[in-house]
Amino acid sequence: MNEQDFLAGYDPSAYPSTAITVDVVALTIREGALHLLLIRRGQPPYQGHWALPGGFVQPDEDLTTGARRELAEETGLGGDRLRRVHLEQLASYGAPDRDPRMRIVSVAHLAFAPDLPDPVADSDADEAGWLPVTALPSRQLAFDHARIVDDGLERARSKLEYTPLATRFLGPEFTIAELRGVYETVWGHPLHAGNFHRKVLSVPGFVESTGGNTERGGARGGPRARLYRAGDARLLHPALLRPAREETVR
Amino acid sequence: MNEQDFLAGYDPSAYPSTAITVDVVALTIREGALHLLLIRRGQPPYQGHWALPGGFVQPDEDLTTGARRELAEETGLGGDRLRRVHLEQLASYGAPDRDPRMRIVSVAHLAFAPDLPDPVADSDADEAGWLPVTALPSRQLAFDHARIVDDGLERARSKLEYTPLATRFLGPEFTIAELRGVYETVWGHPLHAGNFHRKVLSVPGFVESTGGNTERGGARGGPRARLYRAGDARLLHPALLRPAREETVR
DNA sequence: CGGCGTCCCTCTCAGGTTGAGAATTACTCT
DNA sequence: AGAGTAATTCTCAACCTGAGAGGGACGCCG
Repeated sequence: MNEQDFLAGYDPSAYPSTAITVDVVALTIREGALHLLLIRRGQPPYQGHWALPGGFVQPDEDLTTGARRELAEETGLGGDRLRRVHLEQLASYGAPDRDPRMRIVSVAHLAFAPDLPDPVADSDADEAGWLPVTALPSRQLAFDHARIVDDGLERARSKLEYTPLATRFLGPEFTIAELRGVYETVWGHPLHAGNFHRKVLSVPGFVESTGGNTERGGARGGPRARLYRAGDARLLHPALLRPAREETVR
Repeated sequence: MNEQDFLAGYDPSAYPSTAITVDVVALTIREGALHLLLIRRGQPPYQGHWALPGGFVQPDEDLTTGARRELAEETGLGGDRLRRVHLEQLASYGAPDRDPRMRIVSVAHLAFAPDLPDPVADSDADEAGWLPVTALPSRQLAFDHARIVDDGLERARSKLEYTPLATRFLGPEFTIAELRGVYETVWGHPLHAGNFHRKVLSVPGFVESTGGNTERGGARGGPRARLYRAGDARLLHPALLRPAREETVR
């Protein structure tokens, strides 16, 4: 039976109820470490566990709009601050038993944010905060959120290779070294500063010079660095490839 | 309130209910052209228009399971034939007005199939068939399916770069030239035969030799080709890159 | 203020990969 | 048998990458 026939002949409300939620894997970089926005649940199920921010999609809103709204609510941000956050759909999760209450399909989203202030507790008085992804209480994440986080992290690592989205973790102006720091943090290992510099400047549309310099050198010395802003490319050609790892799943 | 009490008193119908469907962008290669599985709708809305195969997710099945079931129903296939089809989640589509009847979120999937027999009309007597993707009646696809197909095609082109999934369009044994044909068909332009050959054999785990040869040379001459089967790599390192096109801003 | 260490930015060089063309050889078709 | 086709291998120049090094600007500490 397909959807058309079903709808033509049956009352939709008679069908077993299914709900749609959006969840957000929101990443940012704080103090050189990758952080994830999590909410501590104040109510069952999984009371006291950390969970991804999210909630039901409103009847009149698109999936991505819903995700952005949830992100705004949980971070307490709005306007310009939120507009600089990159948001994209990640994947949907719909195992029949993933939520003990009822059938819930979650459309997960992935967000890259510049360093944001600590979130404020929402109306349910749930605790919320940015937690470093190393040291995640992985066994204690609610529902299947550990899996969603894993998928989001892998997607983030991959996106940095072929898109300029690393700039979304930074402010409007940044140095090449700061950009390198994003890659090193997300990928989890150091990069060759000279080669990275050469590569970034050689990819058309990745960054463009503002003409300015930092006010000071680095905290421990070094010259003032040139400032750049994000270019207009949507894709990096050629891509920045992650150093080859011994992954080869066999 | 503990979790048991909470679940006992939980009323699912208190939350906005939305229907969930799975749709499948199923691709195959016939006579050197990329084909897409479509169903002609027998009832309104969009009566007479072509639509992606799909339907409601059953209460007890996972999203991907539902997609595989729909694909089996629409192609009339099962067992081994279907097991060789690659199926993955593509994206979810949930604009509030994408279906005129009610709020329906569709979790779209992407399938790569070897050449399959023509589908049989299902119980509703809707027409079904493999249509070449060039010459698609793009304005006549139902709902937002044209958009879903576009996304699926782009994903397919991209997947061929960094995964060995091109082999899923072929039988268990194939020649390098047949594999090159898959790439040329999906990417839409010819590749350098010598370079492709060198590259495929140099990527670890992409293909492995069966030791055999084709029975005959090509239809218009040429030597017998060596036969290969898919290797055990899940990812291609280094990837086969598409020839650089002019910056594609979607 | 002067010395030391840091770090931005550039350069070099060897090794690997790619794109383009071509040679070799084994076939099919007429 | 001859012409044409295509699988496979080679060559070569251009490009890209990883690794190391050096010049020079700058902060910190004594």
